[in-house]
Amino acid sequence: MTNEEPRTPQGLASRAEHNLSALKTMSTSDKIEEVLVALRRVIRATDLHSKKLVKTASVTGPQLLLLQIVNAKGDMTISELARDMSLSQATVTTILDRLQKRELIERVRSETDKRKVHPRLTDHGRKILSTAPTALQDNFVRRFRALDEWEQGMIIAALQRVAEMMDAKDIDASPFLDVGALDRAIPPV
Amino acid sequence: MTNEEPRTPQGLASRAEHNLSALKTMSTSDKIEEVLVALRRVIRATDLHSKKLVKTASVTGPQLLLLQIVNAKGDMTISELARDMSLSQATVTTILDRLQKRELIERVRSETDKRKVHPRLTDHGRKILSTAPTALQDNFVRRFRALDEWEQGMIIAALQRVAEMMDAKDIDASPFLDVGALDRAIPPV
DNA sequence: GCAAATTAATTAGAGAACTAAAGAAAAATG
DNA sequence: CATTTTTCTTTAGTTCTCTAATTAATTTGC
Repeated sequence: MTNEEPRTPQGLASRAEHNLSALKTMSTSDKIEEVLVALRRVIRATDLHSKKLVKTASVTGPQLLLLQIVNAKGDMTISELARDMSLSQATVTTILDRLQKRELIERVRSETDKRKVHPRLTDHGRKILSTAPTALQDNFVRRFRALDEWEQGMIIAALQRVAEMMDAKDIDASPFLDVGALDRAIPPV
Repeated sequence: MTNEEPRTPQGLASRAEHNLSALKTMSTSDKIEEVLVALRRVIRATDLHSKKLVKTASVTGPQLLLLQIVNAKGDMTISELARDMSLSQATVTTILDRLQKRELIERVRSETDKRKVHPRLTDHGRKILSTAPTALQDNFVRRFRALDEWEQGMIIAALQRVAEMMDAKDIDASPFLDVGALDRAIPPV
């Protein structure tokens, strides 16, 4: 422990209490600011984390994500994969090309429908994957484990709430924000 | 409201209670899984959001991030900017080149030290920025506002906790994970 | 004061990611 | 069986990102 934090239940509790008492006097817009700042920190930390990971794994972010998905979901088509990664088919094809050149995946034509291609991990690809993604969350997991039960519970509940609020379809809001255009997305976790 | 969610205090409270009661019977690794899944959802939602935003703003992610930082922090050098964005100087220079070509920023040489260059938003750049980033968080903010005070407080406290755990320097853990190599990072929030 | 070292930014060169558009092959439709 | 649709690949063009020079300005040591 280098940057020491109070790790005792008292320490955690008092921190939380501090936040709660500060909240009483906080305007809604202040609260929103707080929540957005915290979110940005979380997201930035994730990015940094994943960048570092990428270096150690010797694959890029999108490549790693692809490997993870293929590993988790088994045989799937390029289009499914593209949908899962929120990328275009063409992009997935080129990422696959590079992974194939390095022999981390291979392409298997479907027997039943010869248009379809199933990317499949090679042994080498599996090995890369097994070394990489564990490191990613290790730190966070270790710290999370050290928390009190009640705080773990609070965090789960809160994150789920936030996730809901964020990934709920924007349908209800779109009428006055929407710009048309469905979108894509990327990055590795 | 299309995917209706119970928006009443009762609805929210009962959902939270549900989570809490489920927690009692949940193993630590299950909890960790829950928390990671929720995190991934949050991050993915953010990415999708920012992708959409990027389309509407007609700038790319890194470009938008750069504009946001310059706007927020005023006169700064390229190296500061690079540090803030966790990119190399050279990368920032090329991003600036493109923004300058589109006249969203201009370069101002420092008077006191002529090696230094201060990127500055043009009116057009400010306009781009003002249309874009509001939309980004609107949905989330609207939903957040609709929550009960206690739930807003819980979410802030939890997110801050998570942010701490994530962006605390990895120093203490690195001895057995570290691969050397400082890292960089990217994306727009 | 001026040569040497340092600092700031740019340029050059190259790999990867991404998109849109067009093309090729297989399967479904009528 | 000709047409349409689906699935994947190819191509061309932009952007992002890095490392390794390069240029210019400042600071340091003597």
